[in-house]
Amino acid sequence: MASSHAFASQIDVARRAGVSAETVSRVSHGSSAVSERTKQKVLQAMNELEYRPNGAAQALKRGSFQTLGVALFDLRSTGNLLLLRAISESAALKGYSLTVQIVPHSKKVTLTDIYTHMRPQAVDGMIIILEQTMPDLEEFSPSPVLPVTIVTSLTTPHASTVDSDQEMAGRIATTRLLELGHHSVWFVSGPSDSIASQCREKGWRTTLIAHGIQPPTMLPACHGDWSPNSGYEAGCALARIPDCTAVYTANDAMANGVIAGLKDHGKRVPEDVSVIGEDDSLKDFEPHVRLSTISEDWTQVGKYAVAMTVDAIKNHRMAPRHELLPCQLIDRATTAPAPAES
Amino acid sequence: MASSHAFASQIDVARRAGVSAETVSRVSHGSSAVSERTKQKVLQAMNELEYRPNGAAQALKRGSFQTLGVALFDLRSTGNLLLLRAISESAALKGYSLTVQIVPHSKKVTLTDIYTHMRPQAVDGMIIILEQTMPDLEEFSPSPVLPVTIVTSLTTPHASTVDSDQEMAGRIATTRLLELGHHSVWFVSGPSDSIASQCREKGWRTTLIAHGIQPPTMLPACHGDWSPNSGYEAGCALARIPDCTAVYTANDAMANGVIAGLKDHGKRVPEDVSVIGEDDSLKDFEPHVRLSTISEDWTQVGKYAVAMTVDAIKNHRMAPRHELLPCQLIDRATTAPAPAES
DNA sequence: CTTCATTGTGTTAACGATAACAACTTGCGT
DNA sequence: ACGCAAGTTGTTATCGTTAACACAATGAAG
Repeated sequence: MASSHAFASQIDVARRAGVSAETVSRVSHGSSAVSERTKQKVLQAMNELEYRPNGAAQALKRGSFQTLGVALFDLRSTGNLLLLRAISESAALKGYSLTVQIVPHSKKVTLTDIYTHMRPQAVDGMIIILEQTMPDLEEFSPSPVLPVTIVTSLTTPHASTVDSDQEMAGRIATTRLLELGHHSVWFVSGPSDSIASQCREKGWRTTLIAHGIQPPTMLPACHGDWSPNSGYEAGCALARIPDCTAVYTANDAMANGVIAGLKDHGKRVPEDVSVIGEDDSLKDFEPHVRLSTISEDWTQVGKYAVAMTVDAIKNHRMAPRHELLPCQLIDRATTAPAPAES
Repeated sequence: MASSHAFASQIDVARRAGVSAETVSRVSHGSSAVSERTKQKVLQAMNELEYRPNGAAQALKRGSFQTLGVALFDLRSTGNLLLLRAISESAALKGYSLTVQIVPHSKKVTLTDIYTHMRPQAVDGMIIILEQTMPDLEEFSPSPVLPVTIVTSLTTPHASTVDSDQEMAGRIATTRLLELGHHSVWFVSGPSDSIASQCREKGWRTTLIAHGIQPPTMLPACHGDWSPNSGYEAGCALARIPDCTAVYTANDAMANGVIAGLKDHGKRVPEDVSVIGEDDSLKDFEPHVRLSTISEDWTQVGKYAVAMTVDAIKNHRMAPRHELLPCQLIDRATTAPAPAES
């Protein structure tokens, strides 16, 4: 007899309908051959007892949870958001639920920490959205029985990775500015431990060097922290450099700050200085966005992350894959040809 | 023998260490009396076999999943984001994991749809973050065996609810503008099916009426859709109303648009027109935010949502509770005393 | 009136972990 | 030598579900 505090089980339903548990199971799954009369009896009993199948028992029998674990560090960044949404959609399409773990990113956690924390959880595979560099990225080696896909632009020997190509972003932005006739390009970075920022910087640096240009030394003020105010400081500092006519900024929030800083020091954008940002996150907050930027295809990244994880679940002992997906320049109103020499 | 594609079970570990399964379980839990020698043997076997306890089996035995389901419609809104983070933190503190379900908000889903979709999932309780009005809000009645907390400013007879007090937000903003000497206050709404926008509008409307002021008819352009561009349209329309010296806008993105629209039509903010927004979401995208706004305490809302759900899980057949948490005016640079009569 | 497919239903035995108990060591006191 | 507690380990049964099989009942074909 089902007490008031417990769930009704299959057996309770079976008793009530005067059938066996297996028959209830068969009705639950809609499948197999059950006579119409029995089916109705069972369905009625299910309703009366508010029966819901016990997911744990099903998972135990099935041997899988149909669930992916997602670990991420912060939701404030637009990229992570869109990515989470894309992962959710793709996972749903493949019949997987999502268990989300938001890791406080102040702590000095390692990949292994995150992994061992999720290991005992009810998940069949994991996606780790990696923001900062991790000391154990090289050694990290997930067990083949619980595969992991890491979303990052770095590659690791023992786990699959996928990301929007951040280095390409740096290359595209820098190349575009050089094409416009600028003699060099200044860079405003994100936090020093941000992988995305590091890769964007590398793209910027290598492109300049490939064009035979010595990358300008980065001022202290140009080491930002993603915040618009840190961008403002950078803008103020860059305004004092007469040569500086082109800036690539590691995100749009800081780019907004850079532009404000430049303007407050008498520089016009784009007439005096061109600015390219990254992530196209302003359109939800400002009317008529003017900022030229790089847009990333997070939907695609999410799709890949889920697909790679599910593949690895179905086929353990699969070799790690590494995917980098292209991003795109959105040329708006903050980029212009270099001003004439003075 | 553990085959290459399957997880090692407790029994595999037991065999390897030459002990019984129960002993492995005891070592797993760190508890009970196990001799040091045996413990080491077991730990070694665990490592060698990469053992991880089967969450499904544990949940089945325990009778609970230690997991909360969270259903939400969109992650783009700042509120939902902060809320999800707060829920995640509170849940972790109480030993619960989170299964997140992002419901495509284009569809005409009902609360019952969401509930029945999550019912068979491996969750002990649910939190539904409700954005839009739902046709079945009145009738919706979750089973006591799977309690639900709905995050919404509306109340329902059969389920617990909690939210930041949206009506209060409308009252605070409107009251502040009236205190500054404005004769009336105009409102720019969000989408018509948004519960938050409806409540904010109600707070605005009742406050005006309480001061003996007939709320101005809402222009078609003042029915926005949260986007800054829709706010811009509203700003353009309001600029043509000479009486209009104070505007309360249902979110900050639209407020940004309203200000741009007003300025483009020769109105100064705040000298000619005062503007108050809502949600304080701009500080991550703009340096030196000037917009006066209402800030909501999502951390607190999340804490309540988790606490209420967990309480209901521990004590089924608990009466539904309804909580509304206070919000706060942040008075910055877009509010000023009403201009002198012309 | 058998024989044999067909259809519907019940029975058994797992899945992996663990509470509750039983059983076996020790070491100590008498 | 005996009894008894304390410490350690093994056994059994169970959580809810379902695959695989066993078994009835029915009807059609020979």
